Amino acid sequence: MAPELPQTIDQPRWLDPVEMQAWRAYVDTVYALQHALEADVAPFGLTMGDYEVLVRLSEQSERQQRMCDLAAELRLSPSGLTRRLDGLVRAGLVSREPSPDDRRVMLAVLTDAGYDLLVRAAPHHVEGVRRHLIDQLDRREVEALASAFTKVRDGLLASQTQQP
Amino acid sequence: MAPELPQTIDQPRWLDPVEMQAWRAYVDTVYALQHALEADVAPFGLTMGDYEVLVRLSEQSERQQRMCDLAAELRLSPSGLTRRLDGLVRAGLVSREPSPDDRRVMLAVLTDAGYDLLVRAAPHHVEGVRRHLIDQLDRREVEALASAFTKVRDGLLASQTQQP
DNA sequence: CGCTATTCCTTGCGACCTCAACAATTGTAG
DNA sequence: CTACAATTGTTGAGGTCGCAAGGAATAGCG
Repeated sequence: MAPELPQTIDQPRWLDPVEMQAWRAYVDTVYALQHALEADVAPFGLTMGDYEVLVRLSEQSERQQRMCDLAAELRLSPSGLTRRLDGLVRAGLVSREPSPDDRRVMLAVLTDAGYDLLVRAAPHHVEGVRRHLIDQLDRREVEALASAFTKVRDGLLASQTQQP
Repeated sequence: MAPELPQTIDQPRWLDPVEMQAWRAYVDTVYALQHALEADVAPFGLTMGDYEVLVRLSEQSERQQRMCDLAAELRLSPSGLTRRLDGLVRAGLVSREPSPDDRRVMLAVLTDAGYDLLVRAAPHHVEGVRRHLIDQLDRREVEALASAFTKVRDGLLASQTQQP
């Protein structure tokens, strides 16, 4: 049985110049911004992935969270989170503890060293977000960005949870 | 010599609610949009990385390009491009040919099969960009997106080429 | 209660990327 | 012309991630 390719689209609605400029600027910005933010946390020995883990854990009461909940928040596969925690545990920033309530569950716990590092790194990360993105825009543009991308995100999430 | 951590930032300028909403919506949108676009080209047996290669080659005269130029355009390391081409060559979409002008150089050449596949896949990709992003916004928002992200991108590129 | 289905985490495997090292070729200075 | 430097592409090693499979524990239904 041959794989079925999508049907031909007879009249594709190509992007006009302004739409194309918006699309290209978006793609380039995403790439450059990701690398700039990685560079901002790299001096602390962190990747952005590591940083996100520390942030989520610090926001939890007791600074701990179930692996599965953490994976869902980070949009990471279970195996991906397991291996990312391996590195953070090795660095002493997070520790693993079995949950007393459910013996299937492992809790990721932010250590004091992890919290201290986050406290030092966070201002630099926020400063980077400001310098690279927010401060490049005036107030009206920031509001437009928030409004527009909230719409786009909600549309994307709706189409994802609907189809499968 | 111990690694020097960045100096402490005394008064970080945290994000206000609107800025935070803009930032979170941006991050979520980037993640969801990337996966949605991957899904749009996956039925053709392509990743977005593969698709980008086909697009760049199709835009060149003779549908061919030097590896190093292609890598620069795709912001890919030389080794990354070598291995991506391996897959495309195996699929018969691209072929490698030594350059007649410079015997160090390998040319990536889009085959007829590669061009045909691109012609079939491109409308679906554009349709995805429209459906997921452009058509979710009104004309004013698309213009604002183009203007704002062009500024941000140029700022990022300037700070990258300046420092190192 | 007992059996099955589900949840949770880990591990093997493959895909994909970068960096460092390398060989081959070309460019350039003396 | 020769020797040294720069460019180009590939390979090996290492890192990250997702999917599929599997073992352990819990939840739910008869």
